[in-house]
Parts: sequence; structure tokens; C-alpha cells
Amino acid sequence: MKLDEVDRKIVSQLQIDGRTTLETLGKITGYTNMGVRKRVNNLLESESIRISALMNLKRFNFFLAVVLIETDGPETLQRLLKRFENCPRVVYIFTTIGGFNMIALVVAEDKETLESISMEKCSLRSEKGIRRSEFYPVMDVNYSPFMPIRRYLAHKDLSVPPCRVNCKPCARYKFERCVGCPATKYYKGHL
Amino acid sequence: MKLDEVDRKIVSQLQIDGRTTLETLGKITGYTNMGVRKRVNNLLESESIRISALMNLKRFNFFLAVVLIETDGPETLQRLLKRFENCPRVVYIFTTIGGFNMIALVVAEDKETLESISMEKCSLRSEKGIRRSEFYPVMDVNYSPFMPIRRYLAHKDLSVPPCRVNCKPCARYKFERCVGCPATKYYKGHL
DNA sequence: ATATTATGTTTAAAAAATAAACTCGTGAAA
DNA sequence: TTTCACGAGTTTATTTTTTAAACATAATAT
Repeated sequence: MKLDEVDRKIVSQLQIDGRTTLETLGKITGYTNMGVRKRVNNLLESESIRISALMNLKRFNFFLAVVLIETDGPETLQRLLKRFENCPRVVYIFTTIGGFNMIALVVAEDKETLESISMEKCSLRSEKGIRRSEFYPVMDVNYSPFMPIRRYLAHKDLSVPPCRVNCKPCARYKFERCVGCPATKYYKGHL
Repeated sequence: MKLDEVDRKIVSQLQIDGRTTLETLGKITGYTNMGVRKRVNNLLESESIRISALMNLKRFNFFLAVVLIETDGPETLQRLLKRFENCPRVVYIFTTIGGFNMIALVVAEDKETLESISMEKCSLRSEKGIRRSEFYPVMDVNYSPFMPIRRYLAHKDLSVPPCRVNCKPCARYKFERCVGCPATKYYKGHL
């Protein structure tokens, strides 16, 4: 898949404002609104692009961290991927080659909760079969504070978190040092 | 800033489809289209959210890498941030605390070019004052292949790249092992 | 008590999106 | 060469959406 100059202009504009009208996109490209419509529809239907809401981390005072993980083999890696597939705190999970074979970006509503997902049973690092891991709290997201936080996973209606680690028995949750999982009923935060 | 249940539904839907009409959002929330319109406008004007086009890495066969950097102090860090501010290959740069103080996500059109931004003078790692760095090619972006590649920076009209490192004298560029900088005229790739 | 502000609704007008039929150039097959 | 199908844009008429403005109403501040 390759984009020509017209697609490029369309995508650039849609990155700045994903709700730009077809009329405006037409003017930018020198096409009619119907011409540009077919381009945009193609891009969307072929899944070349997606137009999506990003959240401003600064506005919401969200905290990010990068987690580096080395597993003892591919089974552990797969287990981790499966387990955190629907975790609303996971922004990205990359599998990599090199010293670490998994790198994740995770989000929390406050520092205390970030600490929970650094150490507790609900943490990526808690999985059996992890040889080594490092945890880097993010101080600044430079250039642009907008991130694709998976809000639709924070539906607050489950009784067991997607990762299957119940918050209730956790001391941090009990003593109000962690807001719990945003996908469950007993969530206490504002994600 | 806090989102209530209505905002939450709006943002969730806009994450799935950023061009969802106000009518549809109204139905989802039980509001009129004008009611929901004010919510959406507030979210956008307060910069709580942004609606933006993301690119499908798989469709375009893009390659990602995570770069970990430890600098000798804050000056080097600031210099790096400044230098790569408008680099179209940078997806994210985080400043972190811990063993590494900078973590970046970079993108390339092919493996050869990825290698360039791992080692060449245009690489994040080439900056003076870097004590230590690691480079992790991403094998898989799990769950969702959509990423906010900064396409508007790939305008292909500069004569000197934003990072100020000219591609022309570079052997990799000369021997077609690197497509060069997407912000410049002599770019040979398809970003 | 009395403004004031934040939120939502209604209405009518303007703008945008859509479906369908049409045009034109290109490239493959007869 | 001719013909036909196809992709990419345009035009037009119609339907949907968006928008602005005036109006409600409840909560908050003075």
C-alpha cells in the first residue's frame, strides 16, 4: 500500500482534525467533495487509516510508564499478550527483538496506582516466566500530549478484571492506595 | 478534568469512529444532537481530546523501533528534544526517570532505513553526550496496528532535514540503502 | 432573594454527506 | 485495431447533519 500526494494531503489534514469536512478536504486537494469522499472512504474501508479520539494526558493528569520485559520464552510472551489483551491500562504492547522481548506503555490515574501496576499481582511484571524487567515512569510526553488510551475498555461493568486478578484482596486497593481496575464495578477512579 | 458517564460514552464511540455523527452520539447518550454537540465541542475546545487519523502500520509495512537513551545530563536531553522536534520518523519521545532518561518510538519504511536511524548521524543515538543507548526493533504492535505517525511532518519540501543532518553525504543514502528524510526534497520513500 | 453559569432542548436555516448516473482515460483481451 | 471493463473523478438532486439562536432549567455564587 502506497499513498500518493493527494492521499498524503488528506491524511495530513485528518491528523490535524479528524472531523474535517469533505468540502474542506476537497479544497485542500483540488478535488470535488465527492472525489475526496471516495479517497477517504477507500482509506477507511481498506483500513489504511482510522480516525480516532486521542486523550490529553495533561488535562487528565494521567501517568504513563514504559515497562521492559524479558521472558523465558515465547509461551510466557503469548500468555502475557493474552492476559493483557483487554486491559484498559495498556496503551501499547510491542514485541521486540534484543535483550528485552516485550515493551509496553501503561497508564494510571495517579502515582499510587502507577506504583500498583509496577509491582502488584495485576502488573505485567507479575507473570510467571519473566526473567528480568524494568519499569520507567514517564515524566514527559514530548511534542504532543495526546494518546490513544483505550477508553472503551474502561466500561466499569465486570466483576472480574480482564487480567483475572481481582483487586479486592489487594492491600493497596483496600487502603485506598490504588483505584482498581477501570473495567470493573468496584473501580474508584476517573478513567 | 474529569469525564462523567456521558462524556465517557462519547469518547469511547469517537475512539471507535472519530467521524461518528452527532445524531448517533445523541442516540448513544440519550441526548439530542445539540446536547451532545456541546459536549463534543467542549471536549475539543478544552483540548481534552483530539480527533485524529492514525495509520495502519501493517498496511504500509512500516517498521518501528524503541530507542532507550541515557544522557550525561539535562542539557543533552534538551538538545535531543529540540533537534528531533520535527522529525517525521519520531512517533513519541518520552522523558523518563530511572536508568534511561529518554525512551523514543521511531518509524521507518523498510529495514534498511530502520538500520540507518539506528546507527547513522541522523539517529537519536548519534547525539554527543549519550552515555548509553539500546535499540529494539519492534516485531509486532499487538492488539491494534494503528499509530499516530506524524504525516504532516513528511512534507518533502525542505532542503535540509529538521534534524539538520543532510542525507546526501551519507553512504547509506547514496547506495540506496536508506530512503532519506521524508521532510526533504530528495526523499526517495513512500511515507 | 437574585443574578449567573452550566447544561440541555427546540426550531428553522445552512451546510455537508450521500446515492446514482455520467465522463474520461487506461490497459487487457479479442 | 477495436472493444470492453475498470478505476477515478464529476455532476446533480436528495437526504442527513450541522449549526445558530432563542429558550428552559437547575445548580452555584453574590
